Amino acid sequence: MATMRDVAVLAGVSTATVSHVINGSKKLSPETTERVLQAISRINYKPNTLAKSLRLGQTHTIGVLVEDIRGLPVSAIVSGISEALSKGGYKTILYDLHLLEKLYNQYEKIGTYRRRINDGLNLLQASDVDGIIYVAMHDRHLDYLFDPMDTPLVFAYSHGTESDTYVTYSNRDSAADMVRYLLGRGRRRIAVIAGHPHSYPTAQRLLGIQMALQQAGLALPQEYIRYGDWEYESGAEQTKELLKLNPLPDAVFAMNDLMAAGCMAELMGAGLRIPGDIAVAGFDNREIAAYLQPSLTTVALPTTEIGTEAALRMIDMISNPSPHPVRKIIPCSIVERKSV
Amino acid sequence: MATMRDVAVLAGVSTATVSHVINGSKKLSPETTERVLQAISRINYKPNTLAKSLRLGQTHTIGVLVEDIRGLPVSAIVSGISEALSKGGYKTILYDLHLLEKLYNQYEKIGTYRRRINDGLNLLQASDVDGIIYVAMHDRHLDYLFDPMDTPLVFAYSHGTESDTYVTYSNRDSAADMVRYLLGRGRRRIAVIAGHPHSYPTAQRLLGIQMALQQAGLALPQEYIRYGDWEYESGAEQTKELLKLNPLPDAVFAMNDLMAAGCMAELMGAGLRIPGDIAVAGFDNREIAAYLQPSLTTVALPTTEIGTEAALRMIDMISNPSPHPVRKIIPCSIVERKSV
DNA sequence: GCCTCCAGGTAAAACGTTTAAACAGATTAT
DNA sequence: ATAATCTGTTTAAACGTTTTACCTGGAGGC
Repeated sequence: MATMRDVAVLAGVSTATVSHVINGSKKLSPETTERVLQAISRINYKPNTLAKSLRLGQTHTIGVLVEDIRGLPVSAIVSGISEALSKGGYKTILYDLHLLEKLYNQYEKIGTYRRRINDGLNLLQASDVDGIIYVAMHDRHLDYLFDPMDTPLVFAYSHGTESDTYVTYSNRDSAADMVRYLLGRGRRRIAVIAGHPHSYPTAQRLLGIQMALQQAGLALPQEYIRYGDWEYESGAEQTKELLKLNPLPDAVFAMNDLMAAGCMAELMGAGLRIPGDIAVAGFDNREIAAYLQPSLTTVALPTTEIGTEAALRMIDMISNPSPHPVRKIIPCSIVERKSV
Repeated sequence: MATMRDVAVLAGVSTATVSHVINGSKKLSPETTERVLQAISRINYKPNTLAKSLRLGQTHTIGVLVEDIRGLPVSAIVSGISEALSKGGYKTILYDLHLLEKLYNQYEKIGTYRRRINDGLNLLQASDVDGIIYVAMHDRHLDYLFDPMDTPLVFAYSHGTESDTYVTYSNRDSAADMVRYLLGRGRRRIAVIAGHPHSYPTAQRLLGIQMALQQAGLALPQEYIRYGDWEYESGAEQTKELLKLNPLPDAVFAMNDLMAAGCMAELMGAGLRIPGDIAVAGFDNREIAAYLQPSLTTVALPTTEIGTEAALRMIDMISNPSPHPVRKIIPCSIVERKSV
């Protein structure tokens, strides 16, 4: 590989001069500049990033810590991050914790997660990254403090503590939006299949649902709320319970697409027509939503945008460090399909 | 940050000695070793990777080039790569080309792809990676040669030219396996909904299907082969044609899960029972396969394994360079569900 | 007593940049 | 005429490692 010294001797100048024409860090005579440029292109010189980084103390590299890259939301967020970083002249180092979704729900393993997340964080810091973006899918992991870090950190998707910089979406507002959408379509008796009763998203979304109903002068009776466990089967089971009600709800809002799918199967099994007799709405906009019969109207998370925004925040933090954490909330959208 | 010099003065030795105890590159007296180790842990010294890389000329970093990280197969492959690299002490630099799947099929844009892929390759090389793994989902992009590269390159998923190192799966064998599976379940009149007629996977899988049938003494009549375009709709359309046949097939093998889903919807719409009247098999094992009614029996690609293996090949190539390309083919598996 | 050898350790160059400080020469100010 | 200023360029140190070649003092062989 050609080095700066090679360019220098070819152009008959010092390496300092070469460096200055490359970085425009000092005014030089047009002739010298031209001579150096010629030399550079003649031997096809490319600066050595390693040496530059060593000298400058920054690598233009951002570490991205994910719990598991498989699964659409995570990869879409990473896609957004990666694109924005790339445009900003940064490289992306990916560190995957390989925590399968299935394991997320096992509370007892929390200690293990804490350790693995911290290990990942440390490993990334040791890799000389200029900053770390943590794509956290579950708030639960964030209850505790990490080892103190000297590297800038931003959270994407979930939020960390109040003193962290993060970009996320609003569980409350997006759920409220969907309820308003259902109301706008003439639905009045809206039942809910919620997620795990003690989880943060469940609580927040429930809040949003109640808010929207209240604003419309409606209530959410206790028996219209059923709790599932985010899986397909629980969607079906809870729907069985809803079917015992009289009068029947005219809409079911499931807190994820999997449970919505289970719900739809059960409803159709009972001879009801969707959306004729009863509407179904989901949350997440997973791939499956598009291919159900009928296709599922659902809340789409702004995954890519969250990634993009997180990357921009990061770049911002690096170029002008500030003690103030910035919190950004990106609105969700509703994907209208055939189930409402 | 503590430097090696700090350790040296604290232990009362030279930096050379410190380096030697860290790397075990020279025999030293137990006392000195101990003193240095103490000093290291006292000031919590961590070697500076940048300086090390600059000196040694390798970064322990592998560039992973993907066409689009969104989408399950790609992210699963990256997951495998990342895990194996991590275990081997390598870091993963992700470079995402952001080529949406939808665009893949537009032949006229090939020139653009070529350029973007080469840009990515160059950018990664400029990032001082020790090697590059290209996760190529479409053979079509690989018909041409890349700019000559000095960096080790391995292909994952698709294969490059014959002189490249790659790890992939067998379209032919996996399709044959599925046919044998169907035969084993007593199906005899197996129809096929193929992908785009001129695509490599379509041709190979068709070959495998014919092979397996032939071995069983059966033929694949021309009217049992319908060509779709990999999308849901085309699955439904081609099924309409199949329904006109007499006798009806007793199984349909669609070359991806999306077309299989379209097929199933159409069959059920026609009042047929799956798998009672007719079996349906897919290919890809996308998420949707698990949630269809009935759930879809399909061919699962060894995505994670491909990633793992590609990473191992890479590490191998780096530690002992050899002129011989290595080609590895990983078998697919059949996921048995309710549709057969 | 001299030479050789060895074990344990160090000096210093090298990797390829950036940049503060110095320098030479020309121009301008006093 | 001398000093001050400016312009364009260079010198050399610095970033934090690794590693070759050298050094020193002592043990062993003769």
